[in-house]
Order: sequence, then structure tokens, then C-alpha cells
Amino acid sequence: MPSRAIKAPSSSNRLLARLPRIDRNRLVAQCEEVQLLESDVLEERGERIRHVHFPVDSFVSLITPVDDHAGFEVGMVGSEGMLGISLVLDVDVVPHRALVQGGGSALRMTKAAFVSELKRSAPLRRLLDRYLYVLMSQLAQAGACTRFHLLEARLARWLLMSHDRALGNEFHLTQEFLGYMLGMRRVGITKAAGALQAMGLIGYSRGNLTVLDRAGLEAAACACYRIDCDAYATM
Amino acid sequence: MPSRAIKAPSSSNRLLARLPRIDRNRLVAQCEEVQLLESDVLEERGERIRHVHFPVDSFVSLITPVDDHAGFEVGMVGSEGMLGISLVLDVDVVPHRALVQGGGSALRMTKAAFVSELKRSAPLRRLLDRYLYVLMSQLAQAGACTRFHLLEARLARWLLMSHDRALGNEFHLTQEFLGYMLGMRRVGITKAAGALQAMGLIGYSRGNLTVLDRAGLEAAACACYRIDCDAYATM
DNA sequence: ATTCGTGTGTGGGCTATCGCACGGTGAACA
DNA sequence: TGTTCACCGTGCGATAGCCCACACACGAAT
Repeated sequence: MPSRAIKAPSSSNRLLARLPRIDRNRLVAQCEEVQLLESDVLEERGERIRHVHFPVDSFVSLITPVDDHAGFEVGMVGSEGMLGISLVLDVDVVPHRALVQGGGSALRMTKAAFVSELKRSAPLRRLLDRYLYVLMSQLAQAGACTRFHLLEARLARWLLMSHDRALGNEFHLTQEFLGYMLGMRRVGITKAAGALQAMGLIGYSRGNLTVLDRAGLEAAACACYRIDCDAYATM
Repeated sequence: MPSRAIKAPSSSNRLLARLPRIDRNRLVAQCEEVQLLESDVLEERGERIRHVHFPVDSFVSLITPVDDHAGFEVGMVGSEGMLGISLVLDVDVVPHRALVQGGGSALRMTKAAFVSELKRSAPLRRLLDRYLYVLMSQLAQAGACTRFHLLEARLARWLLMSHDRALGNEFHLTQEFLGYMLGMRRVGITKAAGALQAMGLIGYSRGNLTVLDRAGLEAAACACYRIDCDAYATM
């Protein structure tokens, strides 16, 4: 992946990329690059925040644990966002479990450094306020979507969201994992993924998923996907 | 209700009650008291915010419309909160439909006045930041709850939340309305409410609902109720 | 080559909820 | 006093998704 080598870290997170150069450089200077490992739990609900993370080519799912077995995914954070956003609200308690869904690099910063940057940089503050708003929209949409839409459409939506945040057309995903993310049993995923595969939209084999027909997937997904995208776009 | 008469308006909204006296008085001086009417739509998603509202003895449901027929309730705002909170994030677009669920009075303030108070009063800002965090927790919890818990438990939870925000033990609620709130058919409510009534927890007759056994309702509700309460408590 | 583990597909019975349609009942109003 | 209407209860077939169990496929390691 040659693009990785020539990209300066500062431009790799799209949220940070929107900052004025001075603010961005000062912030990035206080970051270190870390590798996030697939299926790692980066933060657990209720813990104290110690670091914030700006994903570069990794992405992370936000999950509300329910009855200590199942989970419910309420949002996804890739290079368009950050983890630890609640510090903007002056709360240092993690609100959701953060599960790494696509491994890769991220910029990490200590809580203290971030808080002090937040006080210092008005553009940073404004940017993250907007991001918080989008995240809230996503939370509400996730609930509504799960309530009303069929598994197949939700799966398609979820794959699109991952695709947007992943690097290529392939990602590693077991059905077990997908079931956990979507709050369904594995068997349900087998059926829905089978249907998408039969339509030629995806290829699926032993944990390796390939997006074959993105436009088709968009047609198969519920409108929630567009709504989410629009929310980000108007940010 | 003699307590109403002796309460100064400034202490009637519990959020405002937590402000230092000076900040609170300045803010309240810029408010006018309005009456919210049951089943009114106070704000619609996508609209511009013109006023913010601090419920006093009214309460309001936040709803994400889905596919322009159904709705999905993502939160509830009573005297412990406010409407128009997204102005704190510098966004003046309404994120959810706000449907008045319990009629009553509220303090209203223009957007401009609120924004200028927000800039001026650091305690106000800090308070609302916290409130936003709690609201986000509520959004996520609502999604998870709807996904995993049975209607009966959710109904119990919802009644408790209304009870906390209403004045007495009785409120006016048609099953149709309840169905809309919980994203279910009316018939589903008939069954669930019938079960709660058979257990002696509530009385229900032609749109008039009475909470008979609050402790019993708490036992019938899912854990989400406690989680929500704790979130408010630790705010 | 056998074994073993991880990941995937299939089948049967079950429940919550849906969609629709119809019957009942109380209160308000003429 | 009778009508009307909003509200509530019921019944029935359909279905998405649940739980449990088992069978199959591929790859890696012994």
C-alpha cells in the first residue's frame, strides 16, 4: 500500500484534516501513532477515558452492552471521526464499548493533552461540536433502523458503512462477529448474507467478505444509509 | 395543586434550578411562560430552531420519524431537561421530532437570547454539556432496549419514565398514542397493558391511565430504566 | 494422511409481533 | 333517549427471528 507511505499522518484523519494548519499541527505533534488490532476492545463503557483516538485507516464500532451477553451497535467511527469525544462535554466516562472492527493505525493522544488543546483551539472545539451532533443523529437512526428494517437491508447498510471506512473492497468478518454487531444470531446472518451473495452483491467465504456491486448494495440497503451519509455531508 | 402556586418559575425547571442564582435569574428573565398542548408537535426534524424550551410541568417525547409513517421514540424530556439543546453544539437544526406527551407549562426563550446566554454563562454551558451526555446515553439505551426487550417490559419502563416526569399518578394516554411512541401496533399495547393491569400495576380505562403500584412496575420494567436513572443521577 | 478447530449451511419447533378485520362499550352530545 | 364516535378488546393467518442441534467444508498442525 504505497499511499500509506506518502501520506503525512496529519492528513490521514479526515476530522483533523479540516482544522486550520496551525491547530492541526500542534495537535498532531502531541499524538503518537498506534496500531489498533481487529476485535480488540479499545474502551469499555463506564471506564475512565485515558486517551483519545483518531482513526487513520482503522475503524471502530460503538456498542451498548445489553444484559451482559448481547450487544447493540449504535455507531461506527472511522477516519471521519474520533473516539473519546465525550471529553468535549467535559465527561471523562466512556459511554459505549469501542470494538475495533477494522484493524489499522490511529493517532493517540492523552486525555490531558486533548483537553488542553480543546481549551486552546476554538476551531477544534467547533469541529468536534459538529461531529457530536452527527454522532447523535447516528445513534437515533441506529435505533430506528434496527426496530423497523429487515435484517437483509440492515446488513447491506452495515456493509456499506464499513466499506466507506475500510480501505479496499475486502474485509475480514466472521458471521459470528456480524451477528454480534447487528444484534442477531449467526444463523440469521447466514441467511441474509446468502441472499446478498445470491444477488451477486457480495462474495463471502470463510470470513473473507468482498464487496462486488456497491450500487446494488445501496439499493438493497434501507434509507437509513443515505440519511446517515447526508448527516455527515452537511456537517 | 397548592405546590404550583408557591413555586417560583425559576425553580420549576430542575435543570435551571442547578444554575447559580445570578445566571439563573438572568436567564429566566428572558423567558416567557407558554402552555404546551398534549400531542402538539413542538418541533419537526430538519426545521430551524427558533426557540428553546424548558419544561416546567409538561413533558415531551423525542421521536425519529421512519419511512414517513412510523416513529421511534429516542428520548423523553421533562423538567429535568430542555429542548433545543443542539444549539449547545452550534447547530440550529432540530434533530428529532418533539411531540408533547404531557401538556403543561414551559419556559420559552428565543434562540438568539439563549445563544448569547450560552456564551456569557460558563455554568450554563457546563450544565448543558452534562445534559447532552445524558441524552446521548438515553439515545443509545433506547435503541438497545427496543431491540432486545419485550413489549411488556418496555411499556413498564416507558410508564415509569412518564410517571417521573408527570405530576400525579394519572395521565391521559390512548393506546393508539402509546403504540406510536413505542413503535408498536395498538393491538400489541392492548395485550401488554392488559397484562400489567391484570397484575394490578396500573389501571387503564378509556385513555386514562393510573399508576397503582410503582414498585411493581419497576420490577416489571427492564434494567434500562435503572440505567437511565443512574445516568441522570450521576450527571 | 489424520485430526482438530474454526467457520458455514440446514432443519424443526417456537414465540413475539404483524396485518387486517370486526365486535363491543362508554361517554358526550343532540 | 338515542346516536355517534373515539377507544378498547379479540381472533386468525402470516412471518421474522429465536433456540437448539447437527452436518459439512476448509485449513493448519501433528
